[in-house]
Amino acid sequence: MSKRLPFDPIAEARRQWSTHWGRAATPAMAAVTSIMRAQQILMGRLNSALKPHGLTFPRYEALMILYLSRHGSMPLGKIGERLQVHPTSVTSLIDGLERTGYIRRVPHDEDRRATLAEITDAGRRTAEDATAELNRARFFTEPLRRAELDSISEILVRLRADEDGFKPVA
Amino acid sequence: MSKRLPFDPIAEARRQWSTHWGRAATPAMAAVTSIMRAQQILMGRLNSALKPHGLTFPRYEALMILYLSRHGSMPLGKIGERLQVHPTSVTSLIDGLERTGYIRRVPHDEDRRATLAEITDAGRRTAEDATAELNRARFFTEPLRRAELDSISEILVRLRADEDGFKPVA
DNA sequence: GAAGATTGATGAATCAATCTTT
DNA sequence: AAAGATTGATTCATCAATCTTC
Repeated sequence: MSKRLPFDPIAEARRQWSTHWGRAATPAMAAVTSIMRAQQILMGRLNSALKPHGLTFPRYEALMILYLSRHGSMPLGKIGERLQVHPTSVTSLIDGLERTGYIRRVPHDEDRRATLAEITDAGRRTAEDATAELNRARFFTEPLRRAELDSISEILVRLRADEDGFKPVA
Repeated sequence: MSKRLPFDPIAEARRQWSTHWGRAATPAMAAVTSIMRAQQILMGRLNSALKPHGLTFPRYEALMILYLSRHGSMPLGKIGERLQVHPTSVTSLIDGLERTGYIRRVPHDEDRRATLAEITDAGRRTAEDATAELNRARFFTEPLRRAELDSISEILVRLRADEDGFKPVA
């Protein structure tokens, strides 16, 4: 799939877009397709690195929320809120983490509708090992530099705030 | 799912990361999670807008490659190369577009291993209608400004070039 | 009725294995 | 053997519908 390309497909699309529809929407089209492809690239690199740890990147994110939580456990609904994913996705993520033994489901003792996900000792060890590796590799963002990474975060915070309804810190 | 959040989850993760592992990898972690979430947001907005046209964004991308191609047709393998996706994904994308009648499969007349995807008249009309809408809405990138969109494209071109093996124009 | 979680559906991505043709 | 495409498997995302509990 990742065959060597003779040219930049987004640069080519940009050229055709300008020709057919003028310049107005071309920067938006290019930025959107760039983000889509960047996500795909990063997800592929991260999943490869996490596979030996028995994790995927979405599962790693869920595991880290529990690892960093005050009590090592959290209601499934709250995990979904943090990750901004559908309840169904949380169920599937937690199913996967439970199969590998990194978390276990525990009934909530006040609200019997709710379920808690609780990180296990194996989960803690894996969270630490995987994080050490991702940190060492700078989350596989090469060849981007520190300043470029910060620019990306700064620009995208407004898009996220607009959608997710929080107030950006400034 | 898109419940209003009381705080920025990535700002919170950034704070915790610095505390536990120092600052070295924090910008990379924040940028990666920002890109993941941005992709999810944009994909959601685009899919909603394209649904009345009988399209998803990945199918729209494939359809546009055919619409803008010289002969209105292209071998499946070449489409996959442009999109940088696995052959399996191309088969599934083209299956979907064929079911809606926007493209049809045509046998390649020189190489009998190959299959061409050819855009239909209905496909051309839909490509034009959908593109008019996406252009009007600036690909649903609000609230980002023109300069921010350009920054994103410029920064990510090096990541893509690194992965996809083309030479960035500069 | 609303909230929390699950099941069953579809769509898109990957990989491994297969089949035909070059 | 290599190239082009497909099928079958898994994962993650969505939505709609359901079930229990508040």
